[in-house]
Parts: sequence; structure tokens; C-alpha cells
Amino acid sequence: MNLSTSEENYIKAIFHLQTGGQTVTTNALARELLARPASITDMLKRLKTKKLIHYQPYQGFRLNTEGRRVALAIIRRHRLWEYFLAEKLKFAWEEVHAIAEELEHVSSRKLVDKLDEYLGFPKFDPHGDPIPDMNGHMESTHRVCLADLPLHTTALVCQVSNQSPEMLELLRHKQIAIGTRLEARRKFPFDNSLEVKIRQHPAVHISEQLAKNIFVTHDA
Amino acid sequence: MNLSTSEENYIKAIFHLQTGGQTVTTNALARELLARPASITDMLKRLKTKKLIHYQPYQGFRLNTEGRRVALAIIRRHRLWEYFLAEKLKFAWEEVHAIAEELEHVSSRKLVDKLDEYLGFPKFDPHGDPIPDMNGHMESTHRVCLADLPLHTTALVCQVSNQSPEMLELLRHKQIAIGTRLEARRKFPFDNSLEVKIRQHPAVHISEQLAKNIFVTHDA
DNA sequence: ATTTTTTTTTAGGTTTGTCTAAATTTTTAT
DNA sequence: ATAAAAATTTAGACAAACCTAAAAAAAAAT
Repeated sequence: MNLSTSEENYIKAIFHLQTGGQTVTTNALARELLARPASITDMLKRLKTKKLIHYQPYQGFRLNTEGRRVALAIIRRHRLWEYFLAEKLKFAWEEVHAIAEELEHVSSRKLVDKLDEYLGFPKFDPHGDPIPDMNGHMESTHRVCLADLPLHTTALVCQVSNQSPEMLELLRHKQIAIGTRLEARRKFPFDNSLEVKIRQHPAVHISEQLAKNIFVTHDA
Repeated sequence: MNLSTSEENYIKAIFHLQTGGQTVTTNALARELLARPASITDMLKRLKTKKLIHYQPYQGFRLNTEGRRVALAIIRRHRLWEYFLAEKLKFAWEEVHAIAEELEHVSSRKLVDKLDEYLGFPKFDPHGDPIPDMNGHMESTHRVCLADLPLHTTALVCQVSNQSPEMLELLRHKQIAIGTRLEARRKFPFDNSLEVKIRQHPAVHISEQLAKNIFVTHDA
């Protein structure tokens, strides 16, 4: 199936939003893609006719098996290019994402597999995210500290390194516990503080010091 | 200036057609791009408002200085990616063009310059075409087509102008590839066909049509 | 110097992917 | 249970990039 850049970006965004078993909402996807909800509805109809998603009007949507296969192929390309840019071309960690966003849409299967081989079949990209292999399989989870979690990626809290009562009090206040699914919405470069969103809670603001003591795993 | 993939393809095609000092015609460009003349006219108007071409209705058109600058940047990207694909990923030389057609539209200046550096600032791509440097300068090639090569002079195959699968099949059959060292032994005036000798191979017979599509450089 | 042919442009339509504004459905709150 | 709010979808527009068919201009042929 031949997909446009736009269609690929939608597939990828849905994949990232539908972690766990939830359906994705129109508004969530609109926020993720910086587009209007009406545009999302338009594209959903197209992706449904292409049989890549389950979608019933007003009921949310999910990728189906084929959609997930496509998403993993895109993510594979993205992360391999990120690895190439950082490892071979010596780009800084934070520069690789934007360029990989463009390169990932070059979809020659042979190119991707040869690139993979050239890079030595890496398992993780420079952000610590696992790279799907030729069959769409990837290393299950990988721990990152919350301060290093890429923005707009949902993750599960899996460990808290500092166990002081003061920190636990703060965590309780922020409604964060082991197993909480959260997403870093925004980073304020002035103090590296984070705005973090937990489902069904208002966004909370977290200092860099706290973020460095919270470890998360990417939920596949 | 931000150009679409389509705009870039037009610019590139005009650049290739306007060799020497001629203006390019609508029909010639339509043939080159496999599009209808009406579509060409549409795009020419857009490129004119973007100040990349000289264009007066019915009078043909040419790239202006800025247009040539843009074209050379695109060609630089194309040829660097071709070099990367052949040299690093070990693609066969006839496979690289199609993939480079896609990669060339990723326009990060920093990416291209870092790639150039990573590759060791190559001067020629796998087809023997010169690669423009960061300033748009490139080695001038003193290429001759095989049909014009004097008899009993050895030369290196550096470019093949027609990239059709039919021609590539024929070249493989004759054991001719980029870099092959060969010598024209005899010319038959009846059909201008050539007897060509390649080291360690029996002499082969080549039609005028094929000879006109093979370019060589005198080996120093 | 006309007529014919070829080339080029214009006019109007299509698809993709976006938008705004309005209508509808679902959810939440009273 | 109903009203208010929020989420979602529909309706209608627009730009990019293509198309076909017709008109206009230029070139070639008689």
C-alpha cells in the first residue's frame, strides 16, 4: 500500500497515542498533530476506507493489525535514521528527530534493510527508544528518567530512585505512583521543569530535580 | 525559500534541459516530466512568481541566477545520496538513482554538509557525474561519448545517459559497467557499430545507438 | 500570403489535505 | 432528568498539483 506523508504521520501519531488498550479520541489526535478536529475526521474516513483503522463515528478509533504493521515500519525507518544521524554523521541527540521526520517517509524497503545492516542492526535509537526489526519486533521496554523522556510520548512510571518521605509526599500530591501512565507535554528550558499530563487529571508542573528521580518505561 | 517536491523536480528538469544557452520549451519539459503541457504552464507561473525563472508566455523559459543556485543544491543532494547508497550501503550503481530521487528532497543544509563530510567530500557520483560542493562549484568533466572515442585509445566508462532497464540489461550482458576500462578497436562505417575490447574479455560488438549512450573519460 | 499544423495557454474540473463555521452527538453538571 | 458544556462530525471553502478540452499564438507548408 502506498501512503502519503500525511497518512503516514497520522498512522504514526495514532500508534503513539493508543498505548495500552485505549481508543484514541479525535481531540487528542488533533492536539498531537497540531491540526483541527475536522481535519482529523476527514483523514480518519480515508484511513478507514484504506482498512488501516477501526473507526465508528463518535466512538474513537484504533489501528487494526495492518495499521500497526504500517506504523512499526514507519517507526523503524525513523529510528534507524536517527541512529544514523547521531552515530555516523555526529549530529547532537536533540537534532536528529526533526531530520528523521523527513527521512522516514522514504519508504524503499531495500534501503531501510540495507541501512539497518550498515548500522549493525542497532536495538535502540539515540533517545533510548527501541528500533523495530525487519519483522516489526522490538526490545520490549527500556527505562528512561522522566527528564529524558521525549515530549508527547506516553510512558509508565516504573521506579522512583529517591525514597525520602519528602519526595513521596510530593509524588502523592502530584498523583504520581508506580504504574501511572503519563506524558511530558512541555519542557521549559529556563529551569528544565516539565508540564506532565496524567490521564483524567489536570496537567501538573514538575521540577527538573523531581523528574530526574522518576524512571519510566515506554509502554508498547 | 521553501520549495515543494514538485517545484524542485521542475527546477531540476529545467536545469538539465537548458544546457548551453537555449531556452527550454513547454513541450520539452512536459516530455521530460511525463506531464501535460497545461500542467507545465501552471507550474511555470508559480516558479515565475517565486522569482526562480525567466518566463514570457510563448517565449520559452530559463532558470535565473537564483534558480540555478537552487538547482545545484538539489543536484548536490541527489549525487551525494547516490554516492552514499553505492559506497556505504553497497547498492548496485543502477539502483541508486531511484532512491536518491526521494532522498534529494530532504533539504536540511546541515544534513547535506555533514553527509558530504562523512563521505569524504567526493567529487563524482557513481554514474561519473560531478557533485557540486557547498558553494555550487563542480569539477568540469571532459567526457566523450563512446561513439566519438578515437580508435585504439583506452578510456574509463564514467556515465550512462540512458537508464532504462533494457539498456542496463544489455550493458550487463556486454560486461560493461561504470569504471570499466575499454578501447574501441574498429568502426564499421555501414552502421557505425563498434568493436570494443575490455581487458580479460573477448571483444564485443556494440551498436551506434548503445555507443552514443555510453560516456567515457580518457584515463590519465 | 494564406492555410494548416504545431505549440502553448486558458478555462474549468479533480483529488488531497487542510481550514472555519455550523450542526449534531455525547458527556457532565445541576 | 434535563440543561449546559464539550467533543465530534458535516458542510462548504481553499491551495497545490495535476488533468482534459478548447482557444489562441507561433511556426511551417502550400
